[in-house]
Amino acid sequence: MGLTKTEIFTEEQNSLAVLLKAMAHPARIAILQQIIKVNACICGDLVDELGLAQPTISQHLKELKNAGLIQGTIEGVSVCYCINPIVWDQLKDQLGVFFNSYNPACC
Amino acid sequence: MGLTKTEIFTEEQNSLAVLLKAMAHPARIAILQQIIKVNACICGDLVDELGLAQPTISQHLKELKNAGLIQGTIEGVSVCYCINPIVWDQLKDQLGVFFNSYNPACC
DNA sequence: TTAATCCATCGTAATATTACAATAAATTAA
DNA sequence: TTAATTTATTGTAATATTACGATGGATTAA
Repeated sequence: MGLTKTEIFTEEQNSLAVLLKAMAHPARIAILQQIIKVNACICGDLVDELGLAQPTISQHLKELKNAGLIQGTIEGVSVCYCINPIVWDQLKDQLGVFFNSYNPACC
Repeated sequence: MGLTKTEIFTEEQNSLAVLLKAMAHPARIAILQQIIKVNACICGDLVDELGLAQPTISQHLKELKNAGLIQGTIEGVSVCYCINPIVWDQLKDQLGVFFNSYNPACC
């Protein structure tokens, strides 16, 4: 096995899981924080900032990009990675609804 | 490799990643939603509700419990799983801060 | 006690993830 | 053109995840 049974879950559950999974790694959290901090970021800076090899950073950036959380635009020799505001706000709202749907009562 | 370099990240980045990872699966999202919906839940109900085998549900419940998101109390023959309000609110606040730290400006 | 019920654990196969060296591709500088 | 710079891709080893059959442990019912 080792294969998530996507077909038995709702579209919403699957897409939320994809976005959360993209964020669920300390390196990718650090990357997002850094992009937010400098408000436009370049891969080389991340390699210096974090303690990971360049191919590893590039791979993490690719995963964040595939999930739609960030977008990259070529800027001469380097690439400028930024937050995708649409996806970011959608996820923020979706998580807000999710976390607020819990009303402590039992246990 | 295949081993996350935990030591190069902050405590906050690592713990947030652990909680997000616990949530980052459609089955576990569905489990949390179901627990919230019925406001106190039992594993057997989940096996009927979701389309996964009992050991698989049990394994997912264990991961949610290990992350601290839920807690289980024995209730006769069955086990009552509930949201852990402390961890839930902590994560909600942490995510709130994270998502609100982004101020759309560039790109 | 015996049977039934509920959940956890073990073992395992299939697949995914993480990290990095080596290398390629693309752009700019000389 | 050649060299330098920056990022992407490929290949690969180590480890983690997902799912489930089989089985075990604990509690309740007969």
